[in-house]
Amino acid sequence: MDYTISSVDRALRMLQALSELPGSGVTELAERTGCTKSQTFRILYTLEAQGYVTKDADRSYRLGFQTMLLGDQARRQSPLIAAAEPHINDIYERIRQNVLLIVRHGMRTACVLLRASPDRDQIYAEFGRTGPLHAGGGPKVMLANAPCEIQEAVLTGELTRYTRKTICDPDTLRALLEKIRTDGWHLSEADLDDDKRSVAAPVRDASGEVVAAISVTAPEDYLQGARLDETRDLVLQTVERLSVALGYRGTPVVHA
Amino acid sequence: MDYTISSVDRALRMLQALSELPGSGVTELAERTGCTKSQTFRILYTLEAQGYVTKDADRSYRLGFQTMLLGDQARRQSPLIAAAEPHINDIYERIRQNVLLIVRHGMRTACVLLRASPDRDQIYAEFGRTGPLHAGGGPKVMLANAPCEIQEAVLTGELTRYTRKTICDPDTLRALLEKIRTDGWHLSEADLDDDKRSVAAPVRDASGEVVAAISVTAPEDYLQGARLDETRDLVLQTVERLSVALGYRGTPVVHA
DNA sequence: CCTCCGTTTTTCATTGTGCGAAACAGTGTT
DNA sequence: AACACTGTTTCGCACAATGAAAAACGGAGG
Repeated sequence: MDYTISSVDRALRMLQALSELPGSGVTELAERTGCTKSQTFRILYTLEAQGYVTKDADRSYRLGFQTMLLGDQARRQSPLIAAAEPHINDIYERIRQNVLLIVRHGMRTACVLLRASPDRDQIYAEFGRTGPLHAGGGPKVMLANAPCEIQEAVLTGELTRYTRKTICDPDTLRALLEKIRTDGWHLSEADLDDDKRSVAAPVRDASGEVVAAISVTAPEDYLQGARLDETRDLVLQTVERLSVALGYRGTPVVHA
Repeated sequence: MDYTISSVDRALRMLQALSELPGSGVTELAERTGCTKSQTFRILYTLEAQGYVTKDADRSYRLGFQTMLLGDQARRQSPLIAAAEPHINDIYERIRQNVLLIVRHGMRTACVLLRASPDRDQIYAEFGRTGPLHAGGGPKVMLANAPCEIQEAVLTGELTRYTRKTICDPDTLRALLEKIRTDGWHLSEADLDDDKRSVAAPVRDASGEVVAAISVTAPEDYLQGARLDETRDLVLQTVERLSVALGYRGTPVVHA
């Protein structure tokens, strides 16, 4: 049964639209969301009254401070993030490369925790940004362990090319996902960011389900030979410990 | 005229309630928000469908990743934060003490940007947390420059005591606010955190309205003598530069 | 300064959506 | 096994939300 309250649903989509098109006005947002102008106006009015959106002098709208504060609360409330933070810091202190905690959010990945390398190497992932499921170390680990419907949807959908090495062939990708599930870790090579490699492994919770991935993303010449092995071992030890901290008892759930 | 959509309004209050009472269930949230159980259930259902809230195995609700991601977008969209970040970093690099950017949000303050001192001294403010308007350096600067109705509401409302030195007398506070407006800066002494002082000054935007405060919060023995003067000058220079960057043309708006 | 055009705000009658109340189905507690 | 408690489901009614269209506003250009 569907208990969705349509006006609330629209309001949430409005926030989403606003996060993608900041600085737009009533008409533009109405078109974007498919709401009528009256609906749009009233939704924005309601959101503004509580500070979730802000109206500029030129009547363009942006997300407001309330949205930001709520987001910060959400971050604090996440048991996953709280549990992962020290582990992510540990890895970072040892190798001083980009360390990411990634979750799947619908058909995208989101980086929910990031310790960035000080050289500020440009990497695709950014704090709180979403990315694809089919490219990158963490993303492919999440995809390999996602419910079958999600995997199928991605494999049959468009596989956007990010670099020369992005895997855009469904069959190759399908085989790789199988390998990732078997190996329990994955090394991705410049398929999302040029000249970058990622070592990633899955984090499981008490139910055995994969809830996140930890990934170390570094220049290609760093993740090689002995350092690659060390990094892989470090990541594997860490996901193991973190999973246990989340209540995992060694009974993985495997999809597809 | 009031164009509020009541169901959307309730949904937003639900998110707010959830940020205050994470891990509660339908009944508890219904009581907290004053919504009926059906309303509460349906609102949570709608919020969950889009990932704004998450239902745990024990049917308790928490804010979800979508809320977090939206909050991160909101932070990126804020021209104030974007403009302030380098300035806050500058101050931090020079003095290595807590540097805060504070805004007023209704009857509270919120810390929207924070460079914390590495000694991890416990201070009241935390990233994305709200605080009172009548105690603390940044907060009092915001209160002094808030619309009269807000000032009156705070002065006639309860002035919570945080430390021995918190100013709880309305008349003393009123006089101090007047002084803060005249001086254009403020030194608060252990009225929110024991053994801590704050030097704070207001940031204005193109309209001349005070939109934020920059505050340096440090141990009492740091903010003394010559160092106090230096810090005050540094903060004053910085708010001046930031205000100009925001379009301020030297025409302050003064309330009360 | 005035005019025009696009956008936002307001109004109002109609209708379909969201609502309350109460029954039902789980969960775990005594 | 019975209970107490929370969460889920149903249903008809009322009024909140809606669409359409008019009014007000504001900025651009002459």
